[in-house]
Amino acid sequence: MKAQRAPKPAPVRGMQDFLGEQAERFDHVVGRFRDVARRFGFKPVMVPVVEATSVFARTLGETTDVVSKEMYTFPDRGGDSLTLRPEFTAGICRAYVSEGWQQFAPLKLVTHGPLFRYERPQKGRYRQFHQIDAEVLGAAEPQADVELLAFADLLLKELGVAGVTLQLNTLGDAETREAWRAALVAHFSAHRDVLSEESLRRLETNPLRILDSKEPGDRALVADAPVIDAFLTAEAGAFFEAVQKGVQASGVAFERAPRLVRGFDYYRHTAFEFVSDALGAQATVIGGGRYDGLIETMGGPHTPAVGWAGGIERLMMLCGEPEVAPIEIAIVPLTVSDEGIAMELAALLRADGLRVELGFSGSEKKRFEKAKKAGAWRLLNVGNTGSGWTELRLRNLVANEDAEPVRARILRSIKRAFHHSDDPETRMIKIFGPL
RNA sequence: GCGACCGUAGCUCAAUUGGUUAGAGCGCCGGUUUGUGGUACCGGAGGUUGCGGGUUCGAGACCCGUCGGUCGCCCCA
Repeated sequence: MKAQRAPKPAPVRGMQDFLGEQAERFDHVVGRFRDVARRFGFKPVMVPVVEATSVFARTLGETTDVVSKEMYTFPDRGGDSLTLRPEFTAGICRAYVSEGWQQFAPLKLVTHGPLFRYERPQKGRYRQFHQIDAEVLGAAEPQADVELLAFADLLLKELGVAGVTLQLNTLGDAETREAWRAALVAHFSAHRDVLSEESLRRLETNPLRILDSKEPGDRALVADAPVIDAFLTAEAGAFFEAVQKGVQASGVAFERAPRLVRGFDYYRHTAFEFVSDALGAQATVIGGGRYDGLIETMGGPHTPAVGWAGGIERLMMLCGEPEVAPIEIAIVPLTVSDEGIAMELAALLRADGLRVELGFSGSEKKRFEKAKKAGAWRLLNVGNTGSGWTELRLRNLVANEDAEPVRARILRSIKRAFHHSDDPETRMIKIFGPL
């Protein structure tokens, strides 16, 4: 009778495991991000995955979907309401306030990691997803916005992401936004009869979001809706002008998107999205903007700030296949008694910077097969001859123009090692080949 | 929260469209052959067809329910 197997565990809905190419792509996106960030002078920052619920509830806007129905919120054992972060900005601003980071302002920061939203999963959208994030805290100048846009643009180029366009807009300052908002409310209120149910609700809670509506009926109304430009104060207009000029000077292509708004309430002035047509329903790859008032509303000093976040899973789908450095040498002991010297060699070559795979499972044939599959350029066949000599056989298994320098390195490392060895046994080495 | 489609070996898929013992490739294990040691062949293990009901002489195929997945709506990176 067969033993009953426990039922197969499944991952939590909307959360995924990465292996192989997927994991390599993830690593690649983060790696390029870090590298480009350095070149722009951004420093790493780490903030907790969990915050007090109020950190997000207040800042994102009580009426936004994320806060009202998508947060992973739970009481901890002490009864405090905690929330798994649904985005980065609020947490970073909280840290800025609680840790007194204003002493370091202006701060150019990058971070990355998991975020959580209780949404229905689909292509490019998961309940645990990952973002790269860049923020400039304490800089009121439009140059900060420009630098952030140039950063994102260069990153996308280096990742080989094609078919992405930058959509740029301004949401103006508080005065602008108020005037525009009133005009929008007036416009949409006059056409209540044709507005979709969803948009009617938003008319009360968040009228800017009606501009995002995809309802065919709303689209026509949205097309006629007043554009923000007419309401821009002189200051807000000049700021946006400076951003556009700077972006152009930086060689970043963009489109003016007068109806682009942002999901969270804290945004002011610059708002932007890098949009792809290759992701199905999830078009935005990187999105962000300026949020000058946020830190103040959290009880901090008035601090102008800008930032963006990019979806790692989405970037993974768009970027070219990453190059993975192959194993340079596979060491294959022929018998159990050869494993000692094989391990010694492996330790040595690895310490010398070589990428080494040690094959010690399965039959001799299997070991060689695995060595080949690892992509090894060379194969060391380790074994003892009857005479007590240790026999090493260097073989070139893969045609590769880099093979010769690698062989030289291997031989150099081996020589050095055995020169320093006190064990006379291990000095008795014959190196065969290659070729 | 709503909608559409889909669930068959570890993975990717078949099964003449309701008919007998559910097949193949890859992967895994073993063997034979091969030796500039990425070859070829042979064999083996592995499935309560997501789960539960129903229709039928007969269900992997049809119906209902349920769970899961995918994609879309909503929203967002």
